[in-house]
Amino acid sequence: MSPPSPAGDELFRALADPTRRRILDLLRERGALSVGELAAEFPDLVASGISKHLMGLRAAGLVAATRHGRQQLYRLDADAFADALAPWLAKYEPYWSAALERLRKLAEGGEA
Amino acid sequence: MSPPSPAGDELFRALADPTRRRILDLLRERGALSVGELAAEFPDLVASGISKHLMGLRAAGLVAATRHGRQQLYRLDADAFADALAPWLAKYEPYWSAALERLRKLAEGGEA
DNA sequence: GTAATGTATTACTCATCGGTAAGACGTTAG
DNA sequence: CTAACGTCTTACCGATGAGTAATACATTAC
Repeated sequence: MSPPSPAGDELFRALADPTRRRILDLLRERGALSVGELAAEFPDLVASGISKHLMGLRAAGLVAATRHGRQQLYRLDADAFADALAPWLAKYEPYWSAALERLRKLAEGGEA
Repeated sequence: MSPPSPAGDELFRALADPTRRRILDLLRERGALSVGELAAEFPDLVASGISKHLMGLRAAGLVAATRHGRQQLYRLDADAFADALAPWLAKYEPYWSAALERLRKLAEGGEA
């Protein structure tokens, strides 16, 4: 084990890059995607760059991959993601809970 | 406004560094602290290094400073912090909410 | 079999970042 | 006033990271 790196370390490092956050968003919105499909969403980025980011996310345990033919399908590892985030979230819950409530009310009002 | 940097950008960049996360934790736990008091918590770091981190956090809007004599007191800017975090949290709520619930139950059980 | 596709890997460049040291600046103490 | 203190700033160094290009490795198509 590595006591000074309580799993949140890798999580926040992974979240630090906008490309990786966008990759996570895409996987969350559209389920499992191949490297090529993901790369298509980043016109000014080369495919191997995406692959490298995916390797990083995979090392952080945030995504999982399964081979499908000659392509590799990546999906969000929801459990690992949540488990890494929850401890930190719990500490700051009093801070964000109110803001999250306000967001919910706004969404309701906008959709009513 | 800066469209490509939706406020979450600076937030996650700020959270990426363990020292800055620890600074935020200290401010959350102990209220307003001076640079010196914070620096005392980081034995293997020079005071100006802490100051630099604080400048970063201040630029990200996560902390606010007020002069008190010749020292500067830093405190968590709870509103800005929550507002920056909430939109991203909302997107992933289905993922972390279950894990957070489990944490809560564990805490209850452990404290009973 | 060979060719073409999809992904991973490596080596490289360039920018950024964390950290330090040294000095500047303002503030309180003498 | 001068001296000491607390913080900020600047310049610098070393390490890390994102990005590309080229290559290697599988897998499917022909």
